[in-house]
Amino acid sequence: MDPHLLRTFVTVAETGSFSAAAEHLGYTQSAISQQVATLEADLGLPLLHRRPVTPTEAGLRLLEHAGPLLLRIRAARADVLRTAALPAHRLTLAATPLALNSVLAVRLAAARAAQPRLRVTVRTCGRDEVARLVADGTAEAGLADGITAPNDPLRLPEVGPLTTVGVAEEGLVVALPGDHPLAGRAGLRLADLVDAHWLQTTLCPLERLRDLLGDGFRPALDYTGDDVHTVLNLVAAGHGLTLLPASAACGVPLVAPRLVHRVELLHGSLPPGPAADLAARLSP
Amino acid sequence: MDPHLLRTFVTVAETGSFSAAAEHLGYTQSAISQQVATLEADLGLPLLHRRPVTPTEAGLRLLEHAGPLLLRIRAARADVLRTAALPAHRLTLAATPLALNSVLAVRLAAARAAQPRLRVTVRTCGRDEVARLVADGTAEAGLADGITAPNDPLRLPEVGPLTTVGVAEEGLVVALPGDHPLAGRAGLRLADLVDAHWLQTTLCPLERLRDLLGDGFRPALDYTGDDVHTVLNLVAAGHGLTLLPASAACGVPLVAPRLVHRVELLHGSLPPGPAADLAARLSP
DNA sequence: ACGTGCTATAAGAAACACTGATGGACCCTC
DNA sequence: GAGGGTCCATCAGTGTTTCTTATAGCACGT
Repeated sequence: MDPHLLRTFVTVAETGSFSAAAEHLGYTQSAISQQVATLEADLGLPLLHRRPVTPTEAGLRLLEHAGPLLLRIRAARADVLRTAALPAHRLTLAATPLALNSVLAVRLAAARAAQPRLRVTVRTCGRDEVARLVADGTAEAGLADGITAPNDPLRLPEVGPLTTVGVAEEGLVVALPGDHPLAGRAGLRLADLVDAHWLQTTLCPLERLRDLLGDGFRPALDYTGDDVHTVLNLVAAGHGLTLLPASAACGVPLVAPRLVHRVELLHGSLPPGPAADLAARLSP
Repeated sequence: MDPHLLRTFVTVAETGSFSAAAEHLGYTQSAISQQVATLEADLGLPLLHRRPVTPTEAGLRLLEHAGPLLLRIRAARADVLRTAALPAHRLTLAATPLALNSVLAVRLAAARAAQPRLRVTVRTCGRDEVARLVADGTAEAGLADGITAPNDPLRLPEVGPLTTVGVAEEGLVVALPGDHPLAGRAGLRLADLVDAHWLQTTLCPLERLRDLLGDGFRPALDYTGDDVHTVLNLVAAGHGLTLLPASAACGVPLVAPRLVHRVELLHGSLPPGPAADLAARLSP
């Protein structure tokens, strides 16, 4: 279970070819063949079918583990190196599209004003990517958002000992097309919308809603990106409903069950310095 | 970041001695010294102070990562090997002390009755240990319990892609000494007990209660084991209060906030066979 | 001062992991 | 159906890595 062999195995599985993996990793095809053979011998099981190159059942299981495992190794390395890093005057903040809302943007402005020499790069990406970037040290801190019960933490992928703090919570609205019969209401209960068609999005996965209220929430259209503007257009065009934070869209407030849009700040161990200061100022 | 070197580093840090680690791992002291040096060179940082052998700050960070990392590697290996394992006629069920309650014990009996040839070993251990045993394949399935809001999953340590299913939930009681002024009540609200002295136990950590209701819950006595009988004796002797599942103790039912004692079944990918059958029968 | 217990270093031996060459299986083309 | 191309497995050779053995160096207690 040498990570080196694991990485080779993943590359072979991804490219579907020993030769391509060899080129990709800068080895000869022979080396790749031997590495895979070593891994298979170690586990006592074939991991790949050959011709065409396809993971076996055991290989699929291993692939499921390999990604997080390699990520954690990078995360550990980054975390150790952080202890010796000099306080930098530039740092990267990774954030999901809805995480850096107006409240947090203002706090970020205050933090920058307090440290004029600090150069900040904000980088938008998906939720898992935020955790990944923070873990492996590419970003000094991250902001991730999600829908949860008040004061409940988000369920972020675990990639090591990261600190997570809730930094903002706000109510949710149901986004509906302007001509929807319920559009004029003052508040809506999720239970009343069980039979509606819903968009399947990253922020508002239907599985999560079904967990809360049982079956229903018929999927209308899957949206795998994370652009709010696009989602709003889809809603307006009648593709389906979705939940959004109140500040991101006009819609009808969700009154029951009590759910909130929550933003969490995550970071590794921060030595005193600009990064720690930024983290402190982003917290309420 | 070779796991091999990592394991050596952990052993050295644990034993506080290169020589002891060498003996422990079956190498010469020289090899250990070189392995640690290699790891330090790779990271570019000293990880251990020498004489006495003590982790540096960077070493402490690495130690925090190393345990989970090595566990995940074992877990990955076990998971892959499971795909090829023959359906066994004996299996181990790891369970926390309060997890295998009367309801689940009955279901377990039904499962065994349905498969007379199956030999089951039940093993009691702490919550983290349950996850560990299931992950590394020592136990085919595990039962872990905890206090949570209704239908909310427990927060178990993540050790890889394990399946978790809630299999039982029941109400909680506040365990109090028989002569306690509140002992006769029909129900209690947690908010009324904020100022009482509480036992700090694995099942009912005070931090969790403070999360729900703010400060308070003065710690009376720390109990780090997990034996219910002992806890009840401590409560009866007036050391402090604690929460227990209704079926495990007589006490005053907790009516607010709505919390439950939840038991979850966890297992890796189970190929059809006795283990999968048992898992199915333990679910409600 | 000296012995004891510890880690670091040097040198040689064994093990390992790579490259390059070759062989066999499959597929496509003609 | 023969020939050429592509792909993976295997073999032999080689350079590197990683051990063991032996020894040096350091701190501490007697």
